[in-house]
Amino acid sequence: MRFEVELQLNEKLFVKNPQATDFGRNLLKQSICLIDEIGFEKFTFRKVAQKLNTAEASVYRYFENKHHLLLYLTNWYWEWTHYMIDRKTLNLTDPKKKLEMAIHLIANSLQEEALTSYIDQKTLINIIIREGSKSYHIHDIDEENKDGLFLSYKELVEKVAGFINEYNPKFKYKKSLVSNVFEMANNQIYFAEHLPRLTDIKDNKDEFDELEKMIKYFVFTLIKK
Amino acid sequence: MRFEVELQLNEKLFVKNPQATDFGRNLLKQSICLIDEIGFEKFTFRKVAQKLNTAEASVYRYFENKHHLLLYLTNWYWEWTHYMIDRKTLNLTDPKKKLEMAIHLIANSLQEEALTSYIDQKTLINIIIREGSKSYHIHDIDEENKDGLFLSYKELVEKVAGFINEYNPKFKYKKSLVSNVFEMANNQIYFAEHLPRLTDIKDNKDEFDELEKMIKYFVFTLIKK
DNA sequence: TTTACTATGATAGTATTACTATCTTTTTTA
DNA sequence: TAAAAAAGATAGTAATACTATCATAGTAAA
Repeated sequence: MRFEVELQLNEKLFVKNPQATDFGRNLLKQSICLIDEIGFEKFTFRKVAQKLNTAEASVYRYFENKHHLLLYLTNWYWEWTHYMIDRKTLNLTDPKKKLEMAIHLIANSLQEEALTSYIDQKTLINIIIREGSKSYHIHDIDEENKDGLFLSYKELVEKVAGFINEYNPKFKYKKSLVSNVFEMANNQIYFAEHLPRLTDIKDNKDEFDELEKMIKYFVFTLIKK
Repeated sequence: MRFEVELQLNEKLFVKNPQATDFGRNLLKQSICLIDEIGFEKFTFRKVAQKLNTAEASVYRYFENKHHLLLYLTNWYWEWTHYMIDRKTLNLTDPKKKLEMAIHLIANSLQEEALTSYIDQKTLINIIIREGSKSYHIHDIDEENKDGLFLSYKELVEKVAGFINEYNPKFKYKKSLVSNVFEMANNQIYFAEHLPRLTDIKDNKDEFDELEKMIKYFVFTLIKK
């Protein structure tokens, strides 16, 4: 039997917790698959319902709309990354080592073991890279923020910023550097694959290792004591 | 009489050049206004046509769809930034000075004089900050890239990367650093305004100056000889 | 064991979106 | 002055983004 972790996500993200039922877990699985395949703009609840051989209305019982579904997925990703960073830095004391591990997990998230059977992490990462930033680049950002829908991201950024603080408390731009590292990680991989003239990362098997190396170089050069 | 510059944009961005007619220029103006107001997702050709007291079909005579309109606006922004960088670095010889000027223009783009009467730059910048990245985070990125729809961005990044090359040719991540500076500039302002726990930039009158200072610190620390 | 509650299925319906087509009128240009 | 191009007006269609309702199957509480 497999060890399955259920990440706790903000209740305002969903109407009914999709992790709690077979239908919900299936919905997540097929949604990830379909968004990856046709892109978030073309993705509809009707289409995913067809894939699941069910009615559109059933999908609305879990998520208010597709924006909330995407937000759910990005939150899942943030919580999962946070969980992995916690787990893998627990027994480390050297701030440099902690930071290196965090960067490794941010840049090279694919390498890690799967947490659940119903979320395909490889495909989820693809979605996060291409669609992730759409979950907060929205007109109603301030209202959604009030509902706490971005808390997971904030806490994740502050966690890693804490490592920088341990390493060199005098560095002035802890949070900006960390949030930028998250954005950069996704963007540079996207550019390597689709707009290679915008990056020095080459699109090959080692792209994630190259990225990790570059981010480490950037971060440690900037925060040098 | 005002000096008006017409930026040359890729012909595949539009069906009919909106800069060439009164209707087109008005369409650009009202679209910028409306996207800023209601957000790109809620923006439709019908709504902007209503604002212009015209029919939806007329708008389709200029742009294939709203995605192409957004792409047009981001291209306009890239071309405009490129144009300003060219103009303001023309009489500079010191690579450091050139780079500083480029960063100033990227971070503090608002400060510069307007190029046209039909594009409200303050509002356009708002749109670029919130919606800009949606113009290339799309499923059909590779086909659009083949049509050259991102050439302006590539040339802009390579222009600034060229300054880094003049300053320190040994630095390994020229293009990644520059593309990251562009992304960072928009993101950090967005975070300052909406998700302040993700950044060290404070949301006040000086936010663009703070941003400029931070980016200069990042860039010159990284590319130090 | 009946009752009640919950989850899903099935169907229907509505306003809006994202277009395309066509025909007329006005404006520009040759 | 004719012809071409641009814009206006109207109509129509398939898909999207929902909401509502009613039936049914399973599960839990009285």
